Amino acid sequence: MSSHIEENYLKAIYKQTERNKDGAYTNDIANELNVKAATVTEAFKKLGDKGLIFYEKYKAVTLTDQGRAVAVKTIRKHRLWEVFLVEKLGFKWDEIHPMAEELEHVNFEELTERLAKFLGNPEFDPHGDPIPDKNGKFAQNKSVKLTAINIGKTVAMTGIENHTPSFLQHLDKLGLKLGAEITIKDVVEFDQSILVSVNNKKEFYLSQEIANNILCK
Amino acid sequence: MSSHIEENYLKAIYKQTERNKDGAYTNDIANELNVKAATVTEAFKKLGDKGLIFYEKYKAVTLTDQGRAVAVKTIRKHRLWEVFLVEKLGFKWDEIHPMAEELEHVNFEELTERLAKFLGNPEFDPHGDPIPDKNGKFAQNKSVKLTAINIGKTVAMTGIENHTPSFLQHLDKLGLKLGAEITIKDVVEFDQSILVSVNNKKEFYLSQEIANNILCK
DNA sequence: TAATAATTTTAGGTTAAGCTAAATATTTAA
DNA sequence: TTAAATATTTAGCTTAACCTAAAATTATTA
Repeated sequence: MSSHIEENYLKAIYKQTERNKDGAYTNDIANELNVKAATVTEAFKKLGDKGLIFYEKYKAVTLTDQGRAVAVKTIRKHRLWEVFLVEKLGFKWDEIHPMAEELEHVNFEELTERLAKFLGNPEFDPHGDPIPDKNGKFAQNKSVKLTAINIGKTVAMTGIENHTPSFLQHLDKLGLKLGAEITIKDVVEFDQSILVSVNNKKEFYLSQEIANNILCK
Repeated sequence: MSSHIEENYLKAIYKQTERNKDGAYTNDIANELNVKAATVTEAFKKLGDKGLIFYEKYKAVTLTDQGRAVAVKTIRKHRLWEVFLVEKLGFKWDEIHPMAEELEHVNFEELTERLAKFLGNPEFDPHGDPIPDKNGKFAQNKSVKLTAINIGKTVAMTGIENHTPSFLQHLDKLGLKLGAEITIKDVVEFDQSILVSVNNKKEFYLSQEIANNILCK
């Protein structure tokens, strides 16, 4: 199995395991990677034989320490390249994912570490997601969803839970970027939408759907 | 044929065609890419069908305009990444080739162009090789081999014709880097080795073998 | 809890990119 | 100019990563 493909499977399993403690089911991964379930079964067997995942027929898979290490390294590379693309090359946060998706598979440890240093060893990527350090440790930022904040409170935007370009572009239009000061002015009982002000300037309503995808603290 | 592999074949054919006007023979490419001749024949057929090379059985292949464009773009990416690795990440010139060999296959035109701009649109890579611009034009530097320089002349080192780490490391040891001022003090008739002084400081003999792989003007 | 639905696995097929060995073509040299 | 050497191609095999369709298992619900 090429390391490129292996990394994609392990990363997908890692992400799925973050959402669902049980582990990752065949169909979860098939959907994530746009392949068929039968292909995933095959991959699971190989990854199991290699000691990268725990695989038992019909059960959700989980990562071994070794498998998790590969997944986390891949995430590290992905997020470091995202910082590079935004900070150094001037890309917008909705443009960088596909490029980072390729760059993350370039495997030279020295390259990754020098890139990290060049970028100032960032702890978060342009979407506010934590960048694991070279030992696989993630910075904790204890953020919560914007929907959990009470009326009257002011918080700083720290991240997002949806990374689609359309969501990111909408946030741009609203002036909602990482670090923005958001004050909860009101919650509409009817649809749970919230009235917010941003940096004490603009004021507008956010649907619950949107507020649920915004992280803050 | 994956673009990764396609680019490697086209780049190898391009390089071979630079050396030998006839074009590239099956065995040339097999050796360059460390695959067997039969594999190359197969690849030639596919590249021919795609309109990227002119292929006729038993003849040397040459690139079509389309094939050359792909090869040159790949070289552009390779050399830009090399500049990045040296100028921004602090790698040495003998360390960068394998990394650039991977990075060159990340295909996002906007990434390439922004990288170029970030680097100041360099015209030469860390080995002194010209970086084609986005239209495929190479800067000309009219360099000649050090062996072509007459006694008494002083020239600046502009490039090298051998890119192996051992050669590069040896040049480092001698203090021979791009831009070094080299004065030809003497030519030894016996073995054609030359006595040089570098930046008016050190003086030493260079074998013809080495001098032949140093470019200057 | 038995029937139905959903999920996963198995079996067998395809394609790309490699391989070896044998056949064919070209080049070199006697 | 023909024989030998070298180079290239063809034929057929292998492996990885995908696929579909059918079989097997697990989960859901009437």
